[in-house]
Amino acid sequence: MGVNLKDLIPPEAKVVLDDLRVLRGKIVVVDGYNALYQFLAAIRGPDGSPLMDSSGRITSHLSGLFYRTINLVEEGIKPVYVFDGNPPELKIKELERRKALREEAAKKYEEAVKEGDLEAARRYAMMSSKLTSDMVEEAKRLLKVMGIPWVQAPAEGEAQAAFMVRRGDAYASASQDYDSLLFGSPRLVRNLTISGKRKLPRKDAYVEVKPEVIELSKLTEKLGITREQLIDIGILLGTDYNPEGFEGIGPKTALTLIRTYGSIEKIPKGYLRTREEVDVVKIKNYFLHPPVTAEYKLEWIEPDQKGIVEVLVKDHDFNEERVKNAVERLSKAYKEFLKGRQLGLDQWFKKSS
DNA sequence: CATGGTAA
DNA sequence: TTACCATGG
Repeated sequence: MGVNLKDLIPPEAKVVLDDLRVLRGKIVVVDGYNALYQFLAAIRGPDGSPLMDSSGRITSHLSGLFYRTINLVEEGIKPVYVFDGNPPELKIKELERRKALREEAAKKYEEAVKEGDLEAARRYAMMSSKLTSDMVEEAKRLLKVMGIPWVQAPAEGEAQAAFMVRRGDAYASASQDYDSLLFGSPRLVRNLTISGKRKLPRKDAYVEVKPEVIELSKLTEKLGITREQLIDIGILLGTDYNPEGFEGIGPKTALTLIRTYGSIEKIPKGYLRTREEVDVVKIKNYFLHPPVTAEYKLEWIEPDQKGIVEVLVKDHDFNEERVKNAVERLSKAYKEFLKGRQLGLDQWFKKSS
């Protein structure tokens, strides 16, 4: 689930966007796992069943990825997806915890189906959704034919995204989670979508959700802390590497403690109670020096209509007419915004002289 | 989540 | 236009 910095973000550190035009021409690194997982959880029928092809393979994530990516390109955004590699040792326990939660939800799903409780069934189906490696491979395959670059992270995708933004290879990272800020991403985009309504869980109401950009420098400046101190606050609240956080410490207390004592190590031990031992130094060090790679090439190439039809229509039973319509939109947007604009400045000079 | 049709 | 709703695979 990631670190929850929501209640810590001052309004001044955040820009809410009425539309995505602000991001026109900008490279945005999207956390692939985060995006796919959300599509997988959300794109379902009323009973909770995901979209599937005739072989019974889930396609919800492909549908979401396909249409959302086209929308981004139509806004003139240059998306690049990053995918998780091997999880760090520090995360293993959290992954096991999530697995247990999924299995629990799967049981409750069966019960809800038996009782005919559709609403509960849908909820538990969402909670039990599992993104498999096959699903990720199909997503990469789709991006390839769409001409959209993706990067395989050695470990955490959020860390890789932060690295790419820090180097200036991209403008912002995009995820619903705040982790990339702890990994040092200078800019985080949340709610990166154009269709701005989201259903409130357990309620029959909808809220407007607008894209927002959080700037790391403004965040730390407004809070009067350093990035390392922000990491400390994250650890106090709970991260994927210590999901429970520290007992009785919420955003307010965390900020006060760090402002008062300077670092998590200097906080008197009496304040810091946990059920299990937490290696604070190790976690902090991971956020500061995660495994990342500079071996990537960001290129947006002409969408391959035949390839896209092959993946979506032939292999996964998407409607051919719908897919072709969407590819048409993609090609048009590609020509308008992306074509011929991926050359570096020096190459551009060579080309024109 | 996103599209596409229909109704206002 | 905009809002709603059923459907997508």
